[in-house]
Amino acid sequence: MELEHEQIHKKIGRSLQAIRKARSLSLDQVADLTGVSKAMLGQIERGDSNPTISILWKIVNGLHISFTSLIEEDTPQVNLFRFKDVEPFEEEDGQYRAFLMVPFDQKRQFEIYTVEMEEGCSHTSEPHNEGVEEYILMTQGELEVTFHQETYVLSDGDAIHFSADQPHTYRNLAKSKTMYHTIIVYPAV
Amino acid sequence: MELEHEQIHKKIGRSLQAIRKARSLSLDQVADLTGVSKAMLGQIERGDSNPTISILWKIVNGLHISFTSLIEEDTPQVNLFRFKDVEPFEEEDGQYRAFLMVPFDQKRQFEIYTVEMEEGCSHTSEPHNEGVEEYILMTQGELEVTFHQETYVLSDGDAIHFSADQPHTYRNLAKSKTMYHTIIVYPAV
DNA sequence: TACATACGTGCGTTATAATGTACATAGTTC
DNA sequence: GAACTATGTACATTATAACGCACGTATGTA
Repeated sequence: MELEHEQIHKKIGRSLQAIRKARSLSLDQVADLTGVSKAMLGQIERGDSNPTISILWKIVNGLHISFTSLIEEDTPQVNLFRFKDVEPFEEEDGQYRAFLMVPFDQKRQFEIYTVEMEEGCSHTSEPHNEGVEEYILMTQGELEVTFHQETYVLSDGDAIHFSADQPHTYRNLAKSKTMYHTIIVYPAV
Repeated sequence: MELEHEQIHKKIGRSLQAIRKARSLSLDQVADLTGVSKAMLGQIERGDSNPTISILWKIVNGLHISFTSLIEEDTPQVNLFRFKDVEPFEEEDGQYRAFLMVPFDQKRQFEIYTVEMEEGCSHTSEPHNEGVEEYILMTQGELEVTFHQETYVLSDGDAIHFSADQPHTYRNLAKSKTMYHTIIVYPAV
């Protein structure tokens, strides 16, 4: 998010006004729906006031919208990522290679790697911060994932989802290279 | 969200304290990271104060977390998805097959498909709702994506990201089956 | 035309958000 | 033991959030 943190209340004001006008509601009507005073709603929309979380709570509940719809910008565009242009992170003497295909971005809240593991390779991942989750999408090969003393074997096309804030281990069970896509989702960051 | 609107600031206080303790940070350290006073952080954690959006913005940016992580409950678990157990959606006389590997979920805000396209297959996707975005991760083959009168050719391992609220067309350029993972991300509404 | 209503803004008042500082408590070191 | 440091809480102060009400403007109706 490129927005300076001092200005978030102005962004929220603009978003709130856009939503209100999209629904052809007056400040009075929104006041009735949300239980927030008309005068305060006007202040918020003009960016003249910095609302507390309880006021915003009333607004999102009254209007049936989400916090993110008040915060996020709209930036459609195309981003192309070339596998051959990406340098991998290598571990296990180069037997484990992680290519960061889609980097983390505040708006996105996740990042995507392509991972390659050579035959016999095993790799333990340190626990991520609390709330981080991981999705693995198998591309080729056979992968064993150990999580919470449980072992899961994934074949071509399989997928798995688990909390990545605990230690977990990957092992290539195939007689050749195993590949998969891994999506690391951060708690709404 | 089942929380009474009078209590949202108390829920946020509990979440903030849980995150702080999970990271073994003191109030002083969080104050340094976020630029919010130690005294205010204490008030927030104890539910003694109802913070403004600007204060919460400083906190989420300083700690690299999100609003939703301050509001939502935490339900970690493992979900395993087997390719062979998934029935595809078929189009283009069965030449285009989409397997829903990870279904949409309110908490998740995205869904994941594995798509297979036979040689010569072409497929136009209807525009999704405004704000929907799509990520394509190539598994095998060669895919042409047309978006906004622009054409992008993706090879093994490549990836692309674009707004899916406009019409877009996929075409398999390979002399055999092309496969890719597609992640459809919905705006939090 | 006058009048009524809708709408958004300005203003004064009250409660409280946010801060810096002091303090109490606990733990560590000499 | 004393001295020091870390930590969270209490308190006084200042700025402002949030409200109810009044007002100016625009629109519609008799």
